[in-house]
Amino acid sequence: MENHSDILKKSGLSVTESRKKILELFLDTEGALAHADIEKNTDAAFDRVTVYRTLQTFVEKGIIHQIPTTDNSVLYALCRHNCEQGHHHDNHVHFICTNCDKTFCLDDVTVPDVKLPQGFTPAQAAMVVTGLCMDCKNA
Amino acid sequence: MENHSDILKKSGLSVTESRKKILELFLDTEGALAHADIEKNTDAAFDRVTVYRTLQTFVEKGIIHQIPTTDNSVLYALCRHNCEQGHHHDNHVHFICTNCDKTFCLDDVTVPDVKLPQGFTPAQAAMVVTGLCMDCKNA
DNA sequence: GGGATATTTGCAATACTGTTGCAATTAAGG
DNA sequence: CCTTAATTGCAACAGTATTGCAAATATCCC
Repeated sequence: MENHSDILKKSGLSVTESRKKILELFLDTEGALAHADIEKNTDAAFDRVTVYRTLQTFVEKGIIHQIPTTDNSVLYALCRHNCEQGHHHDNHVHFICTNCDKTFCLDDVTVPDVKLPQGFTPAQAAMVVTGLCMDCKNA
Repeated sequence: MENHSDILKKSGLSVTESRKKILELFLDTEGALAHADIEKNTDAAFDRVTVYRTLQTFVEKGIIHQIPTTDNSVLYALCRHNCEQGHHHDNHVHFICTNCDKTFCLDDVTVPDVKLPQGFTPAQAAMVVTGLCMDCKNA
């Protein structure tokens, strides 16, 4: 069983208040978080700049990953199943509900391979599906 | 053979200088364009607000489509193959080169279907592949 | 534990991005 | 050509992101 500090240490990061708090927030949140969500949920205890830098660091260290969107925002999410192994995979499909705007990491749905035209060398693939989540569908 | 004005008229839009110019820019550009690119390439002849509104209108009318990114920007691209038919399809895969940052619409590569977990109802799917394009691979 | 060092944080300033209301301009249609 | 409706530009504003630098703090080694 890992706690915040262990995850940070394993990534070679200093254990600081902001990092612990922000990481905790990710661990407690089911869906993905935007920068603004993090500021709100930490009661603005940390400077905006610190949040930006923390997110950037976490992405670099493979603790969280980014989810592309078409609304000029970036969502960040922790890879539950794989992070524990220190082996980062974020090649799963993301689902964004058009009704409640929640984002889901479909950890069990991997992004399918596609055949690219001659000359293109793929490194990573991201897939975002939009639609209705179970809660909104039944509402 | 269609020109700018025809495309605009077909979409039920007034033919104005800004719309003609911005549409022309899309027709002349191989990759995708961000808002900032458009401002640059039109020599800031139009107000920022006009560019925003024009892009929004084009998206609504199905003349261009948005491409999700993870860098807090939205890219816009014209769907070459399908727009001519007034029938909008943007379910193709996008490729972003990590070296030159150019974006390619792989019109012939359709986004594969994925099986979602119970409860999720998909409406649309987007896929973005990053890696090296042919020019950068050979450089 | 204490102190030196390297990292991290917060602040200030700045730049970029996106939105809204309103008046002036321009396109469309008769 | 003239009226009407749509579009544009301006101004103001709000939100988002970045950088440099000094102060604070975590780490490491003794």
